[in-house]
Amino acid sequence: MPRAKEFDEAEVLDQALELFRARGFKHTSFNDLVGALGVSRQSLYDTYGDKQALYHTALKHYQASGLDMIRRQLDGSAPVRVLLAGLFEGMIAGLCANGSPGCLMVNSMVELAPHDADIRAQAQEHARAIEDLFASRLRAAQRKGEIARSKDPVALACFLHHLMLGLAVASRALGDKAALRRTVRLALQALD
Amino acid sequence: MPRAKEFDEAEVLDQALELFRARGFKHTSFNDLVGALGVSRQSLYDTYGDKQALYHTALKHYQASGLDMIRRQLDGSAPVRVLLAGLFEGMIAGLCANGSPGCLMVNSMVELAPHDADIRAQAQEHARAIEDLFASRLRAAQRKGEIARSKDPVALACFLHHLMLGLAVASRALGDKAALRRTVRLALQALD
DNA sequence: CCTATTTTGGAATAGTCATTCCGTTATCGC
DNA sequence: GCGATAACGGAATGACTATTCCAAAATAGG
Repeated sequence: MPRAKEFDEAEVLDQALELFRARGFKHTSFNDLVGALGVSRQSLYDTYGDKQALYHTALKHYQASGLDMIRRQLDGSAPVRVLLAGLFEGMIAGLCANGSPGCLMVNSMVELAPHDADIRAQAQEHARAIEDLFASRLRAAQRKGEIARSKDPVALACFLHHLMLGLAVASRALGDKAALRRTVRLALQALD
Repeated sequence: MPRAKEFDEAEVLDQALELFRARGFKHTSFNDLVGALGVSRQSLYDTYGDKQALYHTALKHYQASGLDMIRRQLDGSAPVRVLLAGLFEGMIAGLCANGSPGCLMVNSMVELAPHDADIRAQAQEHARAIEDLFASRLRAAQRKGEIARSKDPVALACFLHHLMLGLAVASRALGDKAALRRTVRLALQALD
C-alpha cells in the first residue's frame, strides 16, 4: 500500500492560489511556489501537474467558491438592496485582504485572457453565471415590487458585474476601501 | 556630424506601447519588440534605455494623452450628461480597438502595481488627476443646475473613475461592446 | 575624400525559467 | 521484515530571458 500524502491537497492549493492572486502567473516562479508551500517540487508536479495546470485548478476552485458566495448572499430574505449591499461589502473585504491582492479572476482576465483561450472562455462563462444570478434575483425583486418594473434586469445585472470588475482593479492598485464603499452606494442607486 | 536617426522616435514608442498594451510587460520579450518595431536591438537600448524604461516611458505617454483626451471631452459646452456620454463612447471605442487590448494603465495596475512602486504611484496620481477633472466639471454642472446639488461631486467622480476601470477589464476579456454601452447608460443615472 | 557618429546584425554572456531525472528515505499494508 | 508506493532533495537539462559587446556598413558635414 502507498505511503499517505503528508500535506493537505486542498490547503496547499489554496496557498498556491493566494500566491498567484498576489503576484500573477508570470511573476510567480515555480521556485516561489516550492519555497512558499512547503511541498517539494516533485510532489507538486505529481499532485497538480505543471504550473499552468496548477493555476487552472486554482482558478476553477476560486471561481466555484466565489460563485457560491454570491449565491448564498443573494439567497437571503432581505430586500435586494440590502442583500446587494452586504454582498459588495463582503467582496470589498475579500479584495482588500492580505495587502489588496484583488480578484484572481479579474487578474487572470487582464494578464492571461488575451493569450489563453481556456481562461478567456472560463472568464466569459463566469461572467454569464454571475449575471444570471443577479438577473434572476432582480426579476424576483421586481415581482415583489422591491424595484421598478421599468428596469431591464439583464442590463442591471451586467452593470453590477462591471462594477465588480472595477472594484477589483481599484482595490489592487489604489487600496482606498472607503472610496470603494462610496462607489457601491452610488451604484446601487441604479436600482431606483 | 552624426548620421541622422532613421526611425521616428515617437512613432516607434507608440508601436511599443501597443505591443505592451496587448500582451503585457512580462509577456512581451525584447525579441518581440525588436521583431515588431523594425528597429535593431541596439538602437532600442540606445534610444529608450532598457525594457523597463521603455515601458515606463510608454505608460507616461499613454497617461498624458489619455488625460488630455478626457480634458478635451469635458471642456465642451454641452450639458455634463452629454459630455460624459460622449467621453465614455470614445473610451469604449479605444478600449475595443485592435482586438480589445484594454487600457494600458489598467493593465499596469493589475500586472505591475503590486511589485513596482513607481507604477503604483503613477496609477494613484493618475486616479487623482482623473477624479479631479470629473469633480470640477461636476461642480460646474451643479452651479449651472444641470445636476442636483445634493450629490457629492467627489464621490461621483470617484464612481465614474471606478466605472472606467471596470469597462477596461470587461473590454479586454469579454469584448461585448453593447454591454459596455448599456452599463454606461445605467451608470450615468447616478447623476440624477 | 575623410572623419565622426549611428545603425545594424550577430554573437557572447549570464541569469532565470519550467521541467525531468535519480537516488534516498519514509511509510503504509501484509 | 517485505514490497509497494510516495515524498523528498538535488542535480541536470534545455529553452528563453535581458543585456552587452563587437565589428561592419551607412551617412552626415567639413
